[in-house]
Amino acid sequence: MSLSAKYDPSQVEDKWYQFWMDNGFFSAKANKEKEPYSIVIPPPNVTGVLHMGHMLNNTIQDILIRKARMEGKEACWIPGTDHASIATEAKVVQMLREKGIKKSDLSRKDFMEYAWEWKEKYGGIILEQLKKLGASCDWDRTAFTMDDSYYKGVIRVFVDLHKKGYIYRGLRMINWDVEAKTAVSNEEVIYKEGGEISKLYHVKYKIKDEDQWVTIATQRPETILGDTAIAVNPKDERFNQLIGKKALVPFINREIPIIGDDYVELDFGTGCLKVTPAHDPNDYEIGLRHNLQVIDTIDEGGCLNEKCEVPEYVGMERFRARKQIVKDLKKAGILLKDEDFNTRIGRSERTDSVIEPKLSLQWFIKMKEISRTAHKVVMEDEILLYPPKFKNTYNHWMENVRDWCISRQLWWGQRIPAYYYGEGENDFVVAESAEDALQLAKENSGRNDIGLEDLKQDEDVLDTWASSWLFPLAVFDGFDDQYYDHANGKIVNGANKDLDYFYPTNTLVTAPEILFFWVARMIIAGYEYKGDKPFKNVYLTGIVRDKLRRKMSKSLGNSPDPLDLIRDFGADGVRTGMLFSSPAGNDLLFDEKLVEQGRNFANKIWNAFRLIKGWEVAESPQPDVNQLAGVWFESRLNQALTELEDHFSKFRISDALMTWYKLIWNDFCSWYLEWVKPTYGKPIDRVTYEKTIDLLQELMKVLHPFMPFLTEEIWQNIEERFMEESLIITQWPGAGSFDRTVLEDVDLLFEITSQIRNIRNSKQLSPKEPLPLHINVQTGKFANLESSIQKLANITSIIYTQEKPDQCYSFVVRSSEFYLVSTGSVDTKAEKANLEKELDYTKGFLKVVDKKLSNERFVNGAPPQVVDTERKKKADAEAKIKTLEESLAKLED
RNA sequence: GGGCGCUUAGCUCAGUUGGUUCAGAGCACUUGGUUUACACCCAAGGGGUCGGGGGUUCGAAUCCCUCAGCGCCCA
Repeated sequence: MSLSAKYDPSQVEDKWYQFWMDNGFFSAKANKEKEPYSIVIPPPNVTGVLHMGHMLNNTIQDILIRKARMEGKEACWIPGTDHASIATEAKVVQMLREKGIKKSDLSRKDFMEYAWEWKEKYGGIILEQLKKLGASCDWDRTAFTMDDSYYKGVIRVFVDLHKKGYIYRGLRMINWDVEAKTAVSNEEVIYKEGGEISKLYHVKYKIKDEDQWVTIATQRPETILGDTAIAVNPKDERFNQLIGKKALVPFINREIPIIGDDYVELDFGTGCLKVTPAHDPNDYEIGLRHNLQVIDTIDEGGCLNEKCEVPEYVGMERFRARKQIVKDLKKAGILLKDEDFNTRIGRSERTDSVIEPKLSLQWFIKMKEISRTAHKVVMEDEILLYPPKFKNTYNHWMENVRDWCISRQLWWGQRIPAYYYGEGENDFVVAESAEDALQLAKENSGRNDIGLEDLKQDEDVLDTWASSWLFPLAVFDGFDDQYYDHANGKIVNGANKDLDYFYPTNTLVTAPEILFFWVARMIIAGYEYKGDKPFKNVYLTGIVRDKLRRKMSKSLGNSPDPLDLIRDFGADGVRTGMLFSSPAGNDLLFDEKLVEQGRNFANKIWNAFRLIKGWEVAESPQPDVNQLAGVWFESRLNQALTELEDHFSKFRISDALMTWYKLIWNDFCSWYLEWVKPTYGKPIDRVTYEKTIDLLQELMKVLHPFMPFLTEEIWQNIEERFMEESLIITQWPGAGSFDRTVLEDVDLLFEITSQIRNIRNSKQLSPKEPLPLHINVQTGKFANLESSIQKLANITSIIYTQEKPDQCYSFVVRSSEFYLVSTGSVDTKAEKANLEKELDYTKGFLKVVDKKLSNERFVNGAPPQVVDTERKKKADAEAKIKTLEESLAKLED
């Protein structure tokens, strides 16, 4: 069999993915014999296509799940997608618009049909793309947050939380997205860094029945017509005599009171604040304190309405209205000035339109009490965040947690199960079905004549996060009738085989930006319904940025297409490339160089395999050289594996990969293989060959989670395997013990070898030219290393002698003196200078050590171990100085 | 405005409770190499007064204070 000189991922990846799927290696079921290990995917939006963030995130999950699988655990990675209410509805509306259909012309039912159609067509793309990456998800368990049972679960939870008193409906100042015409949560409002430039307008209002004016400053003149007071600080001596008087609103001359309130800052603007309770959260609070009228002058599309009382403005969009009003104020001579002003404007995460604070009847979840346990468990490390610095952030959010607005004025999502049976604000009931609602409505109203047709279900749907916060429970059908206790509002323990087995899941891998949106809320729901955490560990990845530290985005065009990368560098190359530079919680600065490095690594391994595979095997005894090489590498491997496991235990996946990368490239390829490699055309002995294959197999096992395709390909090429012997399900190796003496001996060997190569390099002595080596130590001191030195450094013979040969380069390794015999003449002067330099350095070093040791406080105060070390340093340095001085003396001769 | 974090080689980062040969890795860089596994390669090498200042200590990249710069979260 001949192997191509370059590793070609395209010949390999689909083949093995299919093979793994066909044999059901990804699927997991509750199995009492095995320890469970489960991960739920952070469900990507159905609107989504694979981007670099997904690549990083899912690579990490796949590594964890594959390692667990090989460790003999029942590994279950549950994939799924999120219906993404606002984003998806926007896409569907846009698609309809392109077809010439307006959403407002459609019934809710028709719209939903279009939306489902769209979802069926595009919703699964991203999951298909994940397969290219090698993601070993249990695809049979794929979940969608609008699946029937999931939908029912979300509704069930709404009803239950309402019953428990956590959900209420209330008039509140909310963040209104005028483009999407829906409320959004605080977390969905984005404030641009450094604020935005706006104008601050100074406008004077006439005081009633007096020839006096009061000047206010405002950023939003378009809300003037909704003013219901002017406020000044009672401590402000310039203005406090105005309190109690009335002012007149420009254009319409509505009388409004001048009030005193501490909220007003003396040195901001003019010191006088116009109060518009309907359109500003702070003004709303002031309004509550002073019992002010609320006049809502802006409609849900962001246009001025008839409440503004000026016919010309009615129907005018808010920013146009601002311009017009500024113009009119100027004309009226009451606009005194305008100035540039840096303000923090909130914009909708989804539509980027400026958020309109709006008073509105919405549904809320009371957060304080229900989140108490979720707060505590993270603080007490019952759930671990990686990196732990996020504990602080989490704590801060939890301590200041605010009620969560969960209603959205959209159609795509779980419809709020509230049914109105009358005109009164409280004439509604909350129930899982219309039938239940009817029953309740009859009881509530005391009227028996109500029918289903009299019930009107709330038009709104739930915030997407109010469904995805149930993900770890709902993917196991946790809220289905047979597992759920209605009376307590709890999931019954011991009834649901899968849930009981796989929950809590082990690790959640996600981005820090959804720590509150999603992670915190899943923890809350987990304790509320299952009485237990949804996951033990939370690994927070960084953001993928370009090398200029800019976030990758479509609009900047700085993000490569992941599928192109996979095509060009192979999935394994991309996976490792992404990981080379991504410690937990740190941003990943993506550079194509990284995936190139990943591809090169794959090729390196491939060629090592090709080398081994190409050896002819002879039934001859194993040379000592090879024996030592094998013993050494086995120790190195175990040492590296210990290190790797330590990295994994701390979720330092990047470091774990680097450990193995160096082991394979440096220790295995550069040292081990060169060490045992037979001279060209000669066969290798069977023992060494088998040992080498064995070592390669161990390397492939541990590398598999990182580079699944390449490793499986090599594994299956080493020999014919049965299906059950596939690498993906092979037993993960335990870290055995390692022999420190061997490791130290071989370190010395490598040091000697490097020194010799260094001399050859700097003295223009070809590595191909065999040279003799003399050593000035007790005869046989390096007997165990001799043949290895000869092979690795191309040495003809080793002679123990005290005599310095005529033409030679000398060097000192750990106070032993070596002479590399040269074929040409040696520049004695340069040699002398070299030795003197090293002697100076060592003397300086000794001085520092001596100083330490002569300090009584050090000798008495430091731990004995540390003092011993210093004494050893001293002895070593003195020995080395002695050797160097002798060398120099010989040069003098 | 409040909170959190960061600043170590040209770049990206390690550096565990202060203490083994005067700080490590990967990449990049320099020099030399068409060795029959691999130029997607091999060998060797250079490069840091650990952001500035002060303090604690026998000893500080590591602990404390302070200044400067950067980043994130929340209002």
